[in-house]
Amino acid sequence: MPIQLAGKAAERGNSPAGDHCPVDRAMQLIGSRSTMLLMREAYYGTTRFDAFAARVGMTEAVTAKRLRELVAAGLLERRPYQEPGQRTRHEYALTERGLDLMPALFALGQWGRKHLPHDGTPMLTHDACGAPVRVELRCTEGHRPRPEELVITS
Amino acid sequence: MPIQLAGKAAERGNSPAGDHCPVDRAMQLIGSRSTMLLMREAYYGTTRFDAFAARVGMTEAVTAKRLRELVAAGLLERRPYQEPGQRTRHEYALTERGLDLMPALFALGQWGRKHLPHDGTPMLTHDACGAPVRVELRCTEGHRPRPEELVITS
DNA sequence: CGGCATCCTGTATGATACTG
DNA sequence: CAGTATCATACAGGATGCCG
Repeated sequence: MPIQLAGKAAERGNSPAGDHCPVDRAMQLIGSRSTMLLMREAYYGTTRFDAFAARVGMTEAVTAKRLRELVAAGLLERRPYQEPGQRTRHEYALTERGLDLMPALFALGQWGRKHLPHDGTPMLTHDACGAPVRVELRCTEGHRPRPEELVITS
Repeated sequence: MPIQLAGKAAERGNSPAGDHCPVDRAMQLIGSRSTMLLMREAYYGTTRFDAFAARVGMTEAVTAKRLRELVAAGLLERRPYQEPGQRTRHEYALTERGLDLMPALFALGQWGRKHLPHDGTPMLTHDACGAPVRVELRCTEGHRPRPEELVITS
């Protein structure tokens, strides 16, 4: 049974042909599968090139290209570091901009966990209270609006 | 300045090479730009083929293909309907599964709005109280964990 | 209006081999 | 370990034209 949002949306004007909405821009920049998986790994705590490539299961070529893009886009930062007695290495660390993407990625995972077949996969937990963490729509007054209560405003 | 999540993540085992995490599956199914934009339109209230194609600015061929995929994946439902005196038409209506994806798409838009250049774009509002709606991470106890308070558990 | 078929280009990704 | 280079395949998406 299909569901309708509050219908005020339909009254808005057309999107311009060349679509410049934030969703579109974001998808063009970071919307590839490999990019998303690399970000997932970054949230998991991965920082080194080899670990990214191995965990995501991508070739080094793709890994290198996407990591370069993510650094260029400011979601990751490439920093040299040196362990005592070792040669200089580089790590890829999350920036604030990269961290801000976490809800989007996590929301996607939340959807997949609910609607697609999957193996047992890790959950996010709030360490302070031990409760599971989810992504949700919430208005600044703290309410959780039902779909029918949402309106799109210009 | 880079940011680290709680480090317990790094202790987990490798992801299998063929990655079956929900994020990956979701990206493979609905991760294309055109798919996301079509879903955005569905949330805006668009239901007819022509409106989808025009608003997203895609060719009919791509629109048809993606809509077919979205129906097959259960995010949209294709239903015949008839206006008085008109021939039978079809509309594409959101299913619950499709509606569940809204936080993910909205979170992506929220990120884009904050971190990418964009024109003035519509906002989501909670009709009951008039307050703007955002996507956020929240634990089931109602807290909003800071990034350092998040741990990944198996 | 609501599509489908065909051709074409660009990108995403894998496989493999090589370098500092 | 951290990549680069090259080749090959698959899919995304635009352009165009046809159909009921």
